[in-house]
Amino acid sequence: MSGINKVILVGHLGKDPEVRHLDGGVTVASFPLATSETYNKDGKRVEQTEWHNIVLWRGLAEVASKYLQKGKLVYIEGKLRTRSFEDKEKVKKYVTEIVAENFTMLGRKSDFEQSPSTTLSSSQHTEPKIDDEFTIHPSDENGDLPF
Amino acid sequence: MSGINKVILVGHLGKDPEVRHLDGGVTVASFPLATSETYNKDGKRVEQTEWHNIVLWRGLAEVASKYLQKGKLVYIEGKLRTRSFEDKEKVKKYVTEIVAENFTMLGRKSDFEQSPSTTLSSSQHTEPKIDDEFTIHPSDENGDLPF
Amino acid sequence: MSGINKVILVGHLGKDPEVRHLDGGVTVASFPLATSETYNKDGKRVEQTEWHNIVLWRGLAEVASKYLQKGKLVYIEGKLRTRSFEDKEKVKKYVTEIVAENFTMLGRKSDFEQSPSTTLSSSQHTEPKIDDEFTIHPSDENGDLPF
Amino acid sequence: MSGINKVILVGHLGKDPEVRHLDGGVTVASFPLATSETYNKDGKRVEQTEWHNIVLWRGLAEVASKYLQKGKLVYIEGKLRTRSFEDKEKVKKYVTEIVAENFTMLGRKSDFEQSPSTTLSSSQHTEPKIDDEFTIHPSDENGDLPF
DNA sequence: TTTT
DNA sequence: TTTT
Repeated sequence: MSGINKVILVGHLGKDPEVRHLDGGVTVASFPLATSETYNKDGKRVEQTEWHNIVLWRGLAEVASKYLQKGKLVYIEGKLRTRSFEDKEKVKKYVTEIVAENFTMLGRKSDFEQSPSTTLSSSQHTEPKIDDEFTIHPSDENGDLPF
Repeated sequence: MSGINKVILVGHLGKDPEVRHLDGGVTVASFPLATSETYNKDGKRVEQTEWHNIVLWRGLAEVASKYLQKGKLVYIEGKLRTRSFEDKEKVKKYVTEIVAENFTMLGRKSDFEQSPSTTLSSSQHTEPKIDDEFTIHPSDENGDLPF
Repeated sequence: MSGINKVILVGHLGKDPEVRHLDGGVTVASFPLATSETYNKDGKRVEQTEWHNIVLWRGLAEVASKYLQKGKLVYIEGKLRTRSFEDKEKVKKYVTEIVAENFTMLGRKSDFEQSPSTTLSSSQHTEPKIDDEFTIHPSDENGDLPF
Repeated sequence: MSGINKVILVGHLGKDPEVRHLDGGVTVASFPLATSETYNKDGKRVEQTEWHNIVLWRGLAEVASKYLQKGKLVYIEGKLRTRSFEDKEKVKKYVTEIVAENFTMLGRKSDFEQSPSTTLSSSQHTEPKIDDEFTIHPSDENGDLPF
């Protein structure tokens, strides 16, 4: 049966997006995103940071690589996906990622100098242009990702 | 800085909740949840299922263990948390879980015979009673979970 | 600056979808959706129902009119929009609606006899077919709706 | 049956919060929130702003009145509620509001000088303190609001 | 006007 | 390991 698998994050990029071009010309970008939570433990302020593996495909990857950098604040919507892979010692490992479906840059305009403030979506039509609405359409999000 | 770390799932339990009582009397429940997505590939219908590790603490764990069973359809809201642990061979491993903050049972009443249809929350006050609003208050969600 | 405007509902249709064809051939569907909440007041079980005006455009409207009926349980994702209009006495009024961006039918298969269980989206490509993934692409969601 | 009624907004306050103290000592705060969306129409950049009526109760109202001001960027999670009321001419009118369940201040620290960056929730325990985790517990969100 |  |  159908179900819902939705993730909503607001956090800062831990690194610049890393871009790869797969065989067949598909672009994939990925970066770590930090979401922090502050709470009080025994009278002391404690900050707990959670790191998320964000993956973006095709047009969305291209826009991300252009406009997102380490430190930027971003809203990301996507879905959870757990993949298995073999490390260098041929040991099977699992990693859970957030496959982004759209993102919106938050924070002050000056933080995104070259870009308009806008929402980027993985499922729309026009090609990205500077100073325009970025609307992207990836047709295949099921390719294998070699990392 | 603060951030948002939110997960919204609707899916079916793959197993009955597994309940543990930690030292100090804290109750923890966990179960796998499946969210399925159906799409069309080369004219053929393909179903892709994603499995999520759901973890519930304290009162929420107790209500879950009472009312949720394998196969039930449930709405779950929570946050992502990636933990490291050592397996039997002392190899460090990582697992990403969804720490539930509240859940709502979906589907028909007969699917939850002994229970009222209701939303369960990890941050409210009264103790759960049958045929009543289930409102739970966990005071510590930062305990270590030995599994 | 950019922002986020997102609504997530799970509820039952209060009526069959009402479909309109605007000048220019645009299809619009709408229906009321009930989300109920049960709580305890002075020892008595109280149910509070909230009614939402759901609006769907173009392909999404067409799929909704085909597969959704009064009483069905559905997950809806969309955005809030408040419109003004004049009633018969020429008094200006406001109404807040949820413009659906995608929906997923929940509940048992038999509840959606003629349809596969699937997610319908307002921003994808193929045309809807029975027993296929329903993927819709509306290009204009800013038309005026005369009701 | 149970349902889900959830709203997620990221936007800027249009005004400072307006605070009222109801009979019985209940505090209510409200403010308009703008969420803007930018899209391209006929080659021109168009910005569309949606205004939302945000309502906060009790402790959450008090924290909001202390830390939120006109222009601030905030993440708000809540639920939709449509109320009827009579205007001065005794005409029955309807208004749809977002009853906040928690909020998180976004943007740079300097935007919230006197406050720590943190998430405020309508369903937790400790009283708000400066430089502490703000956790609030309202026990009644069903009071009538005279505005 | 839904559902349990 | 769920569900359809």
